[in-house]
Amino acid sequence: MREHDLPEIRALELFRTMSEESFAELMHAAYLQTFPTQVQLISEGDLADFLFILLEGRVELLGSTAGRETTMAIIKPFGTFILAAVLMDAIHLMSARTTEKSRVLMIPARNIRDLLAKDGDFARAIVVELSSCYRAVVRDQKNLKLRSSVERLANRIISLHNAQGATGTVILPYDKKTLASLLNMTPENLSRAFGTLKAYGVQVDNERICLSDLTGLETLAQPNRLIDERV
Amino acid sequence: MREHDLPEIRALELFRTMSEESFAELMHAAYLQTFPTQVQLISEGDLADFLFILLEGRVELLGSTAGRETTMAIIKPFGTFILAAVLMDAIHLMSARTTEKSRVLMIPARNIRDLLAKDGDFARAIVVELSSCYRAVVRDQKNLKLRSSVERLANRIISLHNAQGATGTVILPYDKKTLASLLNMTPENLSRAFGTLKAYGVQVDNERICLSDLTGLETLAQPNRLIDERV
DNA sequence: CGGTCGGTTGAAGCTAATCAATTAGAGTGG
DNA sequence: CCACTCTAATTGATTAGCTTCAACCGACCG
Repeated sequence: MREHDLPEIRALELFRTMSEESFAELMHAAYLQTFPTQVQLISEGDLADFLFILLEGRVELLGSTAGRETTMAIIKPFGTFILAAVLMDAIHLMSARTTEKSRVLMIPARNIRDLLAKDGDFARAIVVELSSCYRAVVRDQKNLKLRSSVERLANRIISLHNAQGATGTVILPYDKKTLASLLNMTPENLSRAFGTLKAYGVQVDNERICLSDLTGLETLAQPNRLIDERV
Repeated sequence: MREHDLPEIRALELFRTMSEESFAELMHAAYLQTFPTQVQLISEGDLADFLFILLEGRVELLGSTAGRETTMAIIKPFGTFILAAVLMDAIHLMSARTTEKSRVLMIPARNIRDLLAKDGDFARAIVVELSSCYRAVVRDQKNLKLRSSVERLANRIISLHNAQGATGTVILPYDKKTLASLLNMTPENLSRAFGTLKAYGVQVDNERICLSDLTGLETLAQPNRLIDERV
């Protein structure tokens, strides 16, 4: 543990409300690790030994079955992952892999569960974190079930555009292969979907996207705050 | 509140560990209502005023956007719903509608949040409930993204078969239209998928399904405990 | 008895996946 | 520096999966 990171971790929703001693205890047990890119941090089906908190870099959560694989989510700093499995002392439903060099805080599951048992404030903080994770997956599920792939792409572009300050330009925060998997498309299909969106003022140049007809794009996408907004 | 129901409610994971007085307080504030079938209990986008606990009957959770609608889940007794929205004092991401005459316990969101703030044990119980809801949605998401519709149907049949005692016969617990929506299929597509499964020993007679080649069906379905088992 | 609803079937069309080929760029090593 | 390889991304051709529209059947209901 480098002292330097403590304030940032302390500021996370999950740890903000806990007592000074509880926090110190957790941090004492925690490991801070730096991993290169493309390292498998977690494998589906393994027991949850650690709660992970991403401090720097990027981590992909993956689901797989029958030889197929899909990207379930992309974790950015300072996101936590694998919280539910840790709390339930259960096996991982997803794998996790770094997609960049990443700095990760690993807190032994044991310590999380012990603290949960004795610190009510921590339990409440976890309730908030879990609730918002849960709602995020529900939104994602609605997105998947109710929209075509072109619509999913259009809405994702609009979301990114808003998140990046609505300047008319969007920078894709991940490569197109990953974006395709996130949106449940093949890379070929994504490429063609971008082609379809040209007619709606979407110009793609590598990871840079320019939007020249936002209202047209929104008419196609029909963004919905119950799906697309992080509320 | 009928006295008669109290022990069953008390036995729920969510309430089992709380103090006698806290429980009494909650129940005092709660309403027990009986609704006919096809009643809209909750509308997407409304604020979460109550936590719902289904005591009897059946409730469908629905998501919608742009005039489309999909079944997100079916709640059976004694399931809770809308917990995350209540906890976060947020708007509903899903609608809820009875599909049978149903008896529902409604606890004001206010009381839930108050109790969460002062009762650590209740917070812990909620953590468990939320974690398992969360993991259920993740499983469902993997199911959707990684399997074709015939595979989803085959696995659903196998799951139901196991849940009903693996007797070689399965009774569909909901009508086919609903099953189709749950599996993200059209009713026509579901009907054809049943046709496809005939070759795997699946005989359908209304809501009764007979399985004569379970191993064949499982070879097709490739059930996966990280998707299909309620762990 | 006509009407409605759930379910099935057929035909046609659309969406998306697959397979194959090509290009462009990044990284490697002689 | 230039071949060489590797990978991401795109494009075309084809096929598979799924939806849509339409017709139809049978059960249930007023």
